[in-house]
Amino acid sequence: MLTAQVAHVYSLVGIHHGMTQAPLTTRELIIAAAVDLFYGEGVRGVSMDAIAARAGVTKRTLYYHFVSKDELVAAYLAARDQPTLATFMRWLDETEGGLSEKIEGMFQRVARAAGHPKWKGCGFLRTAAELVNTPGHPALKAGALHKKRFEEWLTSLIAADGLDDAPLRARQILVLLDGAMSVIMVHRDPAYAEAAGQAAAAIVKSKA
Amino acid sequence: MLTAQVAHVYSLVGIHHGMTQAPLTTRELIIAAAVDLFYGEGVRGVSMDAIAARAGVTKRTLYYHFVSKDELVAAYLAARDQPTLATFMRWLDETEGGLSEKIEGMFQRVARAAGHPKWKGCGFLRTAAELVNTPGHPALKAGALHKKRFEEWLTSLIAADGLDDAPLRARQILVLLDGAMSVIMVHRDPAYAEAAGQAAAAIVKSKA
DNA sequence: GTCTATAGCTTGATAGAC
DNA sequence: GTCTATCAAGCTATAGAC
Repeated sequence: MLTAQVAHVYSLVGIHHGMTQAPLTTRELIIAAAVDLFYGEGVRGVSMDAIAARAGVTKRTLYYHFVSKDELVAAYLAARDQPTLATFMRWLDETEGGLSEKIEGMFQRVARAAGHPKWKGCGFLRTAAELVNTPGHPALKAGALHKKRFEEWLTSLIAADGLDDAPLRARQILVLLDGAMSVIMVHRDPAYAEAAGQAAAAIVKSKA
Repeated sequence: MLTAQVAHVYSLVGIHHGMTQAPLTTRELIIAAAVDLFYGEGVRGVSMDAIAARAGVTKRTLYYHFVSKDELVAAYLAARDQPTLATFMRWLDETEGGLSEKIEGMFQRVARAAGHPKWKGCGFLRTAAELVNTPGHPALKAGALHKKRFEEWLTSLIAADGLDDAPLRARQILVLLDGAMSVIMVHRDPAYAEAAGQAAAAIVKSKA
């Protein structure tokens, strides 16, 4: 069980994606614990004590590496940025067909992922929801940056397919994706991703 | 300023929507304070002390009317259910044109509302995001019930217009609406509601 | 039904040794 | 860089008087 835990940690920080497998630094260990706990229970529901215990360090060490909890929350989202993008890129790649089929396949993969008991919605949206009353919070900036990158990736996909109005279509698909994850979080019903996927596919097909 | 505060309170609990204007009971005062603070700062970011102080009662009185904070959070969302539905119904009614124009107008009203400094996304989604790690929480049930009612309302609208596949179209529009509110919360950019509104209008126009 | 007062615990962050 | 120990403040919830 401790072995599985460690494997999970490696997966969460994206270490095994073609990188050298050096042992985790203390900082990486802390971020891995933060990713696990903040995503699982919400950033306001997790104490610095809990993070330190999960990481196997003392709070003093934790505060040596991160000046405050706010900075650690921001580091949590920054650590999830590229791995999250890579996951969606992989989901798109692994679907056969043209762009509309690939987009719809991406939504189906979201539906499947949402069935796992550990799935708890989009960590970026959930963190933004918790911290929206503190403008300027570093984690809000990290979350907004990720969503912008995601939207840019969608735009480039659509433009590469030769479609006009790529920025608008990408924006609509992003809204459908974030909406699907939000509503599934509420109802625990993956069918919303299927419905959203059909709408997204139609957006990529229309007008030409 | 205290007067404006009280007016706001009346608006939030929906007392002035054609009801008699009896003075607020203590319970209603507490719920009004909860609505204000929980929506503004998040349910985990607001203490029972803060609610009591805002309501002008002691904590002992607060716990006389609500057995726990969890129940008060659920009461907050239950209090927002009908007023929220009424607001969206009004936004739809106030837009001229056919159903697709009305739906798009509803999204434009969301965009406008999101420009107000006090707007902080969808309170139901934000509360779900905070409490998703506590399955069975009474507030999660209240939030899910509201979203179901909203979806049913959209379904009835679309069916009344003579369109086929009303449940699917309603579901897609709900996802677009919740997605728009989520992404606007992240970027503070109402343009996402415009893009989502166009997609929603297209969904109501297609196929016949 | 509302009050004053407080129990019992957890929080984010820090002091100072090594 | 990591440790033990701890602070001052905040938290949910309750005791008991009126």
